[in-house]
Amino acid sequence: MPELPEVEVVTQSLIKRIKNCKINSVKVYNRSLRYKVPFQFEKYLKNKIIKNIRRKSKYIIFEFNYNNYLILHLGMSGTLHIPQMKSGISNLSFYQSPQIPIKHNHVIFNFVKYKLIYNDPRRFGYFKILKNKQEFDMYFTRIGPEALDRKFNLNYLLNKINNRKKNIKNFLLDQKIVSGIGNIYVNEILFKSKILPSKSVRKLSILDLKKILKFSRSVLRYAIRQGGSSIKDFKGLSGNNGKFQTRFKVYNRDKKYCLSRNCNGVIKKIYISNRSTFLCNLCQN
DNA sequence: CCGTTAACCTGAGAGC
DNA sequence: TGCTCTCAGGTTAACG
Repeated sequence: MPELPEVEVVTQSLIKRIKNCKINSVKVYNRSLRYKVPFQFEKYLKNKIIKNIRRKSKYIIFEFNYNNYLILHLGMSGTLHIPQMKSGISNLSFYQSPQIPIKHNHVIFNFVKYKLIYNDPRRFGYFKILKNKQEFDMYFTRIGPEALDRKFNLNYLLNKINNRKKNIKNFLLDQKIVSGIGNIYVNEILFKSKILPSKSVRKLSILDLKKILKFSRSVLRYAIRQGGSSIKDFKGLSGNNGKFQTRFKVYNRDKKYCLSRNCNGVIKKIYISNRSTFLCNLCQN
């Protein structure tokens, strides 16, 4: 499901609801996620207080005391859900359906007032426990700076490009290079930058790179303000759907008219490394 | 080292 | 209605 904006919306929702709450118990119904849920998982989390929740690229980080962390990656279809409790506390649901989809509820965290449910039909998501600052830092060496970070700048890009011949789309999707951008937003960013997704990074001008930096930030920030994208049934804390999907310029707009002013082009769908790619041949080159 | 592909899963929707 | 096929917001091991 989620790229950086959706994970940010979920994280902000969680902060409002379960920051400073104690995990009374954890129940794992299916340990076969992307990586096996470890055996000590339930025991380890029992009675831990969530001191803070934050996001790093597409990861949600639950922070406990003494530099203990729980990392959650939502994969393609992972969602979190807080069902309505008798106390009258409102629903926190990332589904449009009022019913909780029980079948793929794999992990449930029990708090005093809430249950937090992890649901994931495809099971590409996963949890990871990190027991100290060193493990934490080590873990995140796998990803590059996130797209909203100042470290993602012109010098960094020039260094990373260094004569590679990868196309710009795969380059931006490579989380080791820059993290947080996924298949929706990479299409939108390249459209705004007026650059063809298939273009080799070594052929990009300095101006191109500046546009990529600028629009990476503006598109992601705007998507966050819009509450993320709801392609299927993503919802934030307030129960509102994300609205960014109504702002798509190219994603899922195959055969529709290009929305650029004074452009008579039609959005085309192609495949790059087996992933759908949307572009306007007239605007992007 | 670099770039690409297959694989991990289930469900929704299209086409017949 | 039901079958088969393709595709989906991600990551990464394996390969040439």
